[in-house]
Amino acid sequence: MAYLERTSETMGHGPVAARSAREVAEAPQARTQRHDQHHVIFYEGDAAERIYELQDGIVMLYKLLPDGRRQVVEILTRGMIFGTAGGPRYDVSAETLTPVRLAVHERREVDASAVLQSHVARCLMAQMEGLHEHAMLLGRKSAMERVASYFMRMVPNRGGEGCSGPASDDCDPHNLVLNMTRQEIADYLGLTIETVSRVISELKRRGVIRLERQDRIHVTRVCGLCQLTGIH
Amino acid sequence: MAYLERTSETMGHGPVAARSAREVAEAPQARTQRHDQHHVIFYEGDAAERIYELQDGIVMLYKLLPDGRRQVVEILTRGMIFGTAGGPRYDVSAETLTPVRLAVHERREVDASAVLQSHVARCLMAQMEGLHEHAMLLGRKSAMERVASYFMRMVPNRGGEGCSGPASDDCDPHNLVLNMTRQEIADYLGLTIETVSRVISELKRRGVIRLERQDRIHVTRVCGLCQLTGIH
DNA sequence: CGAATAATTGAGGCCTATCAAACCGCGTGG
DNA sequence: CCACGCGGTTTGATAGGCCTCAATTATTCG
Repeated sequence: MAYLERTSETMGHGPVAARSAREVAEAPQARTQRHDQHHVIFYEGDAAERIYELQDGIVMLYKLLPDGRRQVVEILTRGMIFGTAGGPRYDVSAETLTPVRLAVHERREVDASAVLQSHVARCLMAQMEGLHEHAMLLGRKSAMERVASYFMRMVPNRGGEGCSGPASDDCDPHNLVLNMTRQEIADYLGLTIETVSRVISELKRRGVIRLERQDRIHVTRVCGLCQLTGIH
Repeated sequence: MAYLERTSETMGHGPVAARSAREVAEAPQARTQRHDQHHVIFYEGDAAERIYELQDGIVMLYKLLPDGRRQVVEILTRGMIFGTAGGPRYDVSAETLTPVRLAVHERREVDASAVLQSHVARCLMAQMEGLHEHAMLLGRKSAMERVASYFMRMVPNRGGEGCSGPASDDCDPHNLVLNMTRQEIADYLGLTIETVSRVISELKRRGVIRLERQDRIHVTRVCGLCQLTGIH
């Protein structure tokens, strides 16, 4: 595949100067990259030479089957890490959903730095929980539960323990911006575009949400939505 | 996130060269545990005080919904790590599928050791690829493709690049031991017990596999099975 | 303002879940 | 030794949820 050429180097400063292990360990210097919306950072199958930390914006990771089926496996937000690989090649493609700012580390730089590896370990431990949660969603939840869970993900202080309970049905309403098309949402939730659309319409009909715009949702009844996620 | 503060503590020991998994597993601090089959190592919600490395045997990680729906999110084999947590509590339950031998590390021990964190980082990077693959399976594959993928997982040197291709339909046959009940398989693949059973029967009917026993499968046509995974 | 793209809605069918019954392997005990 | 019971598995009949295909409507952008 000729993917490598396409990997755009917006900050093309050329090869990083060699440094001693000591310098790297004490002051790992990350390059910074910026990208527009809908930019592919790397493709599945590319040589895994860099690890990225998302400083700002949203990135999605996805996999494709030969017949075109797509699964979005992770939605990344500020502070999360991607581009990690067990082998020599990326197992997913990475694409921006918004303009982003990235910290970029060469793979060998990470391999040589205990600080970076420690940071990577902590991030991955946290992100792995998200993947577990998502497996539950994909394997065991209904379409309604998936969409409700997806929306609740974006409500701050969601459900956890501090959930005031199902008593008052309209705890403070909340606005959210999706930053994803229906197709991307569908590919994330393991559904079709039509099913996502139908579920959203049903939520409107029930008075749980209101659409300000196609990608801007006003949650009128947060608790009502939370009840639909399947976790209660 | 309070991860960063903790990172600094790890530097007390200075930069450390990468070591083999074997060395790390045998680090002086590591206790060893043994458990029988069907033993729960920890439950979802327990305080996350230890990190485990599987030295021998098979462990499954699963999550439950309040109504009893279960999703097995990971099947772990020798060398893999579990018990990592982003927060103070485990997000999954861990149960043995066979007798196991474990290396056990106290959480604070890992937080204080650059060597351990480096090892954890490497393992998690590899394991994350498995989770991505599984998300694709759960979100986008048919029941037949799921079961075929599940079986192929256990065939050594499976599919990768060295797949001899669809030409010869009976490349060397192979035996596999499931170590899982139909219920566990179903919960892993996001299906019901009945669907798993029906698919297995269909594979028998097509002459792709033969059942030596309920949990011992002889794959008569490896390539034929591989064709059914959806990755070709 | 109108074309192109994205989203919604509708009709129908398929795949998998559900409910139910039969089957099997296996250990127990009469 | 074999009937018995039990858990797990298989098979069958049916239903339902989501997908597919198609048409309509909404939104975006030149």
